[in-house]
Amino acid sequence: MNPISPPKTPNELLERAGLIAGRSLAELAHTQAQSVPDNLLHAKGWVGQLIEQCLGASAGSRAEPDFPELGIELKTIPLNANGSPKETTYVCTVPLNEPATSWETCWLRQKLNQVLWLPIEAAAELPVAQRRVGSAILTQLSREQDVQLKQDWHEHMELIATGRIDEICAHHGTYLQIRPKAANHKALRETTDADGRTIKTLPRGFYLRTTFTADILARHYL
Amino acid sequence: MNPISPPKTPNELLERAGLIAGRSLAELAHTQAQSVPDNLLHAKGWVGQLIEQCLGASAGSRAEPDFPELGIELKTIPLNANGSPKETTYVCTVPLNEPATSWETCWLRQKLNQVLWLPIEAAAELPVAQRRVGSAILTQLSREQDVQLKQDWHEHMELIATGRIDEICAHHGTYLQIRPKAANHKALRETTDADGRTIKTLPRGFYLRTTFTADILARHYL
DNA sequence: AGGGATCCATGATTGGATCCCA
DNA sequence: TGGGATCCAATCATGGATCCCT
Repeated sequence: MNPISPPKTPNELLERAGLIAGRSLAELAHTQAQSVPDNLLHAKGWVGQLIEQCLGASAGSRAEPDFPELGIELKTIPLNANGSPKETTYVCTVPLNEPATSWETCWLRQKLNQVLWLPIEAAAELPVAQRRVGSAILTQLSREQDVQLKQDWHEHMELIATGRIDEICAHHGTYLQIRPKAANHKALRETTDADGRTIKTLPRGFYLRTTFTADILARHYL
Repeated sequence: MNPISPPKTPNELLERAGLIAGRSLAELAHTQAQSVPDNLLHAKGWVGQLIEQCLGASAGSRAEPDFPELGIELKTIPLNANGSPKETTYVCTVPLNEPATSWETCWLRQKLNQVLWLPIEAAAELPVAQRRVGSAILTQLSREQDVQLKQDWHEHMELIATGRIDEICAHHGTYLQIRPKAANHKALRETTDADGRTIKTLPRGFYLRTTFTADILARHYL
């Protein structure tokens, strides 16, 4: 299949999202000449990448939102049988050995500034092929959310900047947590500890807690 | 031991509570010439009744608060290792076959109108004898709590009044739930179903969810 | 290695069942 | 039976571990 060209306007993106709303993953996979995996154990990112293709996101880009011309990031939200987010949402990797940035200019905030959220049915008992796409929600980070995330981010970055990254566990952060993001727990990266020594640590990522994404859904469907 | 006379004023009650704050159940049991059970499996109400004796509550009374002269009810709150309520709090039995009452006059609200809450250490790994009594909290039902409970109570009573009590399960109610309150699940009482037929149903009780009591503790220690 | 994420063992919660006393 | 409650099996939630693609 030919890759679909990027949408030129937010409205065009929303129109495309409207066209896939309510359709099953089997239907969408067919339009992309793809087969549907029986389960996601060995295809964890499959749904997200399928949706990217359907909407014309520029795949594999780095240091750019999924729709660079629009400054819009795409995030799928897997829903449990109850219609609530089933998983936390990965945002980006945690910078190590990087020069300090401010909240206002950090990559995390840029990614979350404008997001097209796409809820996807994901109850364990529902076969992957039968799962349907919900209706998309285009958001801009609200003042309140900005403050909430800024606070968590600062606490995390303070620990990282002082070489105490290994003290961070997933319990930290009200809305934004830091968790491993690696091939496995033996995949190590170098960084600097509190005494200035080079140590190896697990690569981490920033994740939005389900309470945060649940709130986005709730506000929209209110 | 002589039973202690009822406190004559709220201040006297609070003074007595102050005297037992920080003391272990072993110490308190000793003052009442009681032995401490190794565990509460066969003595589930033991702690509550011990505290009643220590404070001079008129035991075994019906249709009256624990301290009738003061209009004050006594409730112990078992705390887990984290200092949060470990269990829901039983309030009173659910009326069956009773004439309808209003929220303003119902027995539940009268009991909760003024309560002396007594937190008690109750982490599973802490031997009963070593558990200590916390500092007492005397509360009046706030406007907000009154509204919260009224709403739950009305929903419950509506189902009961229309003979649909067997549809009520512990998931109902934001702050106030209804659960079995019986010797065992074979203990049945008669009531009337939606079609006016006499049926047998489990006796039930009203229970406050731990979120409700946790909030009381939080407000006090704020 | 960064971007797309879910898996799943283990801990926390819960609510139906149960226990003693007067 | 009403009042004093806790027990504990089953379910839910969580967060450390892991997987594919480019």
